[in-house]
Amino acid sequence: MATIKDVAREAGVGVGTASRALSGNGSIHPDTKKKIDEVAEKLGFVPNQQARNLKKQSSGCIALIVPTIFHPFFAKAALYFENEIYALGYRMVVVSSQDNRAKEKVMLNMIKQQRVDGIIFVTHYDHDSLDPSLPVVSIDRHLGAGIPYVTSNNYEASRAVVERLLAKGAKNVACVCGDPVVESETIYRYKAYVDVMQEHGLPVRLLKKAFDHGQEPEMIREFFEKFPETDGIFAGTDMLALAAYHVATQMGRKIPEDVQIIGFDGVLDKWQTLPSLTTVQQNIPEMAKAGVELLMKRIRGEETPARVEIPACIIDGDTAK
Amino acid sequence: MATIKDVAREAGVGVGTASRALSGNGSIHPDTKKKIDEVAEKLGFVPNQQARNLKKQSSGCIALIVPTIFHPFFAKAALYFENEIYALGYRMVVVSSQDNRAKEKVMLNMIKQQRVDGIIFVTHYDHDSLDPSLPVVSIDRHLGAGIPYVTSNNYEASRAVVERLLAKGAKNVACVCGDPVVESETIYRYKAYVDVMQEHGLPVRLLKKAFDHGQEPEMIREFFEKFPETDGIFAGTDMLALAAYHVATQMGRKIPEDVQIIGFDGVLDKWQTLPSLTTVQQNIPEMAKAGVELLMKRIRGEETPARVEIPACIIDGDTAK
DNA sequence: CTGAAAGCGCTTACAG
DNA sequence: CTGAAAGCGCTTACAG
Repeated sequence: MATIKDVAREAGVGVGTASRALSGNGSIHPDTKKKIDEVAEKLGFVPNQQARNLKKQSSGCIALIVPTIFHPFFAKAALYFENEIYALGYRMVVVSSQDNRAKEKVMLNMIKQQRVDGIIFVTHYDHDSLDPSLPVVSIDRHLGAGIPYVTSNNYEASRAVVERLLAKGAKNVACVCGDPVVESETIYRYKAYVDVMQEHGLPVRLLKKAFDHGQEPEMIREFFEKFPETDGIFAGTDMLALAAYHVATQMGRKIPEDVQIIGFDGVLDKWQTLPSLTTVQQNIPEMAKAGVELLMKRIRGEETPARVEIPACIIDGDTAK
Repeated sequence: MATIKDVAREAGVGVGTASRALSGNGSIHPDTKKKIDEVAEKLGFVPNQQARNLKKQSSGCIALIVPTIFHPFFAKAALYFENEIYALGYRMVVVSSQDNRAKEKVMLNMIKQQRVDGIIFVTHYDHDSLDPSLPVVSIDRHLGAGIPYVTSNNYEASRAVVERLLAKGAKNVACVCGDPVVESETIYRYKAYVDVMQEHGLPVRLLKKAFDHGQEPEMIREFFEKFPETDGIFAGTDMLALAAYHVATQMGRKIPEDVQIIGFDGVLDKWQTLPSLTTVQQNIPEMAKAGVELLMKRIRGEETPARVEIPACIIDGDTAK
C-alpha cells in the first residue's frame, strides 16, 4: 500500500503539502494539487482512515440504534446507513435494543465514554436522555429541539393511498395503524386518511392503537370485528397489511376483489411467500444518505435543517386494484 | 479518555511496560501487571483500537460476504458476526453480493488492495478465486482445502426430524430442498432423509433442485404435483417450509392435521404473521463465535481445524405434531 | 503557498 | 522484567 509519504516523495513535495492536497484542507497551488493528485492516482493511494482518525481524535465510530434489526425496515435502513457511513471512513455499530441487551450495554458504555462520534437514533420507544453534546439524528421521530430527523412525505403519500382506494371503487375505506408512544411523523399517515375521508363526507373508520411487533394479527382481528363491512384498508405498516391479507383470506374474503389492501413501507422482499403487496415505498437509500449528511454536519458543528423530507410513492402489487 | 500514558504515569511505570501488561504481549512481573491492571480499571482505560491497528499494520477490517442480507438467516448471522468482530477491535463491512453491486465493487477493490484482514465468505454461489494469502472462513460451504468452515450437525438434526415425522404418524414423508451449486454441508439434510427412509424400508420421495430466493412457491407446487399423497414434509429451509404451508393451505389441507411440516434454520421471527413453524434451529450466535475464532487463528497464522460443528435442535411450533 | 516538525495512542525491537 | 525510543500514517499549527 502506498502511503502519503510515497506520494509526497514521488511528487517532489513535503508530506504536509501532500496531505493538504489530498484532504482538501488548507490552501494549495492548483498546479501542485494537480501533480499530487496524479501521483496519488498512479500509486493507487488510499488514505488510511485509522491514522486520520487517530490524529483527528475521532473514534471513527457511529452508533445506529434500532428497535430490532430483524424487522425488514430496520435491516434495510442499517445496510444503507452502513454504506454511507463506511464511505466516509467511519465504521458503524448497530445496536438492536430489543434483541441484544449485552451489546446495548457495551454501547451505552461507549456512549458514556464519549467513544462514538454520533448516533443515528431510530427508535419507536422512549429512552434515557443522552449526552446533549453528542450529535444525534433520527428517523421520523421528534426526539427534541436539537435533534434533526429524516422522514418520508407521509401525509401526501397517505392521501394518495386513500384517494386511490376510493377511486378504485372501495365503498368502505378503513385505516389501521399503531399509536407511537412518542411524537413521530408516522401520525401523518392516519391523519391524511381522516382528512381525505372528511373531505369526501365519508365516515371515518379508524383503529389506532399501540401494539408490539408480532401482535399484528390480533390487531387486525379487532379491526375486522369493529369494521366488518370494510372493503378497502389502508394499513400503517406492511406488517399490518400482511396480517390483514392473512386474516381476510382466512375469513374467506378475496383479495383484492372483496377487500383491497395498501400498506406502508415497501420493504417486504420476494422471498416472502405471498402475493405482492400494494404499498407505499419509502426511499430508504435516500433517507440514509440524508440522515448521514445531517449527522456529519452536526459532527462538524454546522447548522442543519430540523427536518428533511424524502418522497415516497405507491408501488403496485396484487392486493389492490 | 484515559490513554496508556495516563495509566503508565499513574502506575509509576514506563509506557512500554503498561502496554505489555495491558495487551498481554511480552513478559511482565505479576506484581507490576496487577498494579497496572488496577490503575487501568480505576481510570476506565479502554485501548484505542485505531492506534493499535495502525501500529500493527492491520486494517482492522473484516469482510462478511453473503448472498443477500435481506434473508433472515444472513441478517441474523451478520448481527452476531458483527458482535464478535467488534468486540475484538475490528470493524466489519458486509457485502450483500446480490443486492448491492456498488458496495461489492468497493469491497473487491479493498480486497485487491489488501485492505481487509480477513473474509467470512458465506455464500451459495461460485465466486472468483481469492488471494490465497488472505485468511478466509466459511459457513457450510467447502470452498477449498485451505478454508475452514463452521456448520451445524445437519445430518443428525435432519435424521431427528424425519424420525419424528414418522413417529408422529406421518405415512408418506417427503423431502424438498435446494441443490447447492457448490459442495456444501447442507446436502446432509436430504441425505439424512434418504438414509432414514431406507432404513425403515420406506419409499424415498425427494425433490432436490436448484432455485433462487423467491421461487419457493413454484418449487413447492412442483413438489405437490409429484407427491400429492404427502402428509409429512421435511423442508430444507424455513422459506420452503413457509411456502409449503401456504400452498398446502391454499389446496385446502389442514396443518398439521393433514400435513405436517418441519423446516430448517429457525430464523423466522414473530412478526411473521403465521402459525409458528416447527423447525430445526441453528445456533447462529455460536456459529458466529466459532467462525470468528477460526478466522482470528488464521489471521494470526495459527493452525485450525478444517471443520467446526455446532449442534442444532428441533424447536416446536404449530406445523407439526 | 509550502516544508519541517510535533504528535495522535499504541507496540515492539533494543538495551540493560 | 523494564524503560527509552522509534515508528505506524496521517494532520496541523508554526514559520517562512
